[in-house]
Amino acid sequence: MRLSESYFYTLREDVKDEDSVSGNLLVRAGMIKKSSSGVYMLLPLGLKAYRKIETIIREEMDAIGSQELTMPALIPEEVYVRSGRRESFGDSMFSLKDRFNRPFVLGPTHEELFAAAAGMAINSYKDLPVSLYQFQTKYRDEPRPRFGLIRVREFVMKDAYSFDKDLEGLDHSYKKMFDAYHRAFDRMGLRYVVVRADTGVMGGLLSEEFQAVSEIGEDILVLHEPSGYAANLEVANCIPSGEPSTEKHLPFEEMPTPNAKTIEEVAAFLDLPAEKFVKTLIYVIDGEPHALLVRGDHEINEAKVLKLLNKSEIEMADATLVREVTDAPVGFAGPIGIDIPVIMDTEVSLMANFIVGANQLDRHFVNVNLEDFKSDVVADIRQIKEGDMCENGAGPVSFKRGIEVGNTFKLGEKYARAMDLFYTDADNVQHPVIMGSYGIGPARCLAAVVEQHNDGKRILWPKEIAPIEVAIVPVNVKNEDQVAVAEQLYQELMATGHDVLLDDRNERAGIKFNDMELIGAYCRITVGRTVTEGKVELKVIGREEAELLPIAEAAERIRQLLA
RNA sequence: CGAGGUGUAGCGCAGCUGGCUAGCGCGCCUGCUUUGGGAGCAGGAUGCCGCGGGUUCAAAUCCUGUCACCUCGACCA
Repeated sequence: MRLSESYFYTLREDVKDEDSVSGNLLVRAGMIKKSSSGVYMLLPLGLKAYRKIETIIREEMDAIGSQELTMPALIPEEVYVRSGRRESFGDSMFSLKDRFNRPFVLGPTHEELFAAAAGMAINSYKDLPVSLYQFQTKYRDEPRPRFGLIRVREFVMKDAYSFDKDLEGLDHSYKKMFDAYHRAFDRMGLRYVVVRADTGVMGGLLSEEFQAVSEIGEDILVLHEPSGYAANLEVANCIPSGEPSTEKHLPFEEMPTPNAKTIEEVAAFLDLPAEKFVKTLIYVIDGEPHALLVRGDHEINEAKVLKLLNKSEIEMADATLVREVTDAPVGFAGPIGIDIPVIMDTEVSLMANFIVGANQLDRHFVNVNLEDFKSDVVADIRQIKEGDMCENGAGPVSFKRGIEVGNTFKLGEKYARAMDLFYTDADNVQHPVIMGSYGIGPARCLAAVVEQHNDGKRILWPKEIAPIEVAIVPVNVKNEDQVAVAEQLYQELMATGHDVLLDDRNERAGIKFNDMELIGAYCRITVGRTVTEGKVELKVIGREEAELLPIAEAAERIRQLLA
């Protein structure tokens, strides 16, 4: 790449539009450009880095015998109507009509078509196992695109699917894919953890997520590192913090709490810690109001509630409904005398003489005990807190945030049944094909790598995915000796297939150095005044020291460095 | 979808309560000087002031509609 003849630009200042370090740096480096909300152009230099990630993934997929194919993005809506997912995706699906007014959608994910493709080749147990994958653009109308390439509306996903005849086969396929994912993310230089995750409404058997550790991660990872425990907050179970309270139960009484609605306000008013309170939250679950009880300092885990009740939709009640079911404005709900199902968190069942809302404006009850109201279910429905005991009992958990760069999923047979994907066994009996699905977002990986490898002003690409391996910078392009040496090194390194950039622009050295650092060239050869001594300078960007090399040895030294 | 904000040159922005030929910095072009960490001097180009309608003698500025983008929230395989 000869810069004077290339599409290349950088921005000198931080961009206003980007809310993440990676988004800012990638835009400033001229690698990506926002086209519309959540949709990006991938410019030449960005594409080079992206391709390297794609290549890593493709190599690892091919190595485990998964076969690549490509599915369409434009799909008749009917395909998703039949599987029941047209409804479940709802507004997050882009939909359009053709000239005959037939409804189409832009595919948000491709299980349906993969099942169809699998069905063509799979009839007998002799046809299994099989594994397929693709890199395909997905379209999801996200309500709020964010963080540069991390949450977007149009993105390429590498999605893979395994097809096996039984659970044992699935375990084997899953393990192969899982190991391949480890190798791929390791090669990208990502710091990540694998967490157990929610299997969602699909009813799958196991879901694990590869989470790149990052402060801007949208997922909360619950970890106990010494014992290897790692779970997404959504599925991290809580264990009881102790035995039921042995405190003597007092009769409850009503207490005025003027203008105190939130737990903090009431706690401050009564001068008691939040742990002495029970929060009563009104939720609408599959259309029905429910009262959920958690300790004052705890939060509801909505995913746990759905799983517990085997429901699919949960939403906090609005102010009108709260008033309807509690007879009071928001802030004074309590379990005593309420006429809807009451679900109590396990931790509440250990408490005694606690405080709840009185279902009346500016009133709370104190010294409430379990016998003072009815509850329909007692279960773990809260979010675990940092410092709580890990469910394996090994110690207190800590939190980190993660960017979900990959997901592996044991789907089981449920999905194949829905898709009508069956095979015949040796005894001529039909069985559903056992599926697994596995996804990686390469561009999200790209962003996660930049999030993890930067110093705020420049991208410090890991060697294997740096779009430019060597930047050759002649300091003064009016100096013929420097130009000649730079040109010679450029030719030598190009000949061995390296990604070389020759900065032959008529710019000052400072501009070139800054640009090469911003885009994250892995190393830089400076061809400057030392050419008169027959030497050039080699610097790995991000490291302090530079070394002086004889011109004749430079190319070979760099090949070693990049090997 | 709810609340708030912003649309003015390639980029970042100023343009006050209604008024002159729409400005500044960076970038860009020309020339000279400079050439190892975002150079200096001189000259120059660039605007459907997001879009539509209205008020007015006069609108970037006021009113209205609309679109786009951003922030917070809701939502999210």
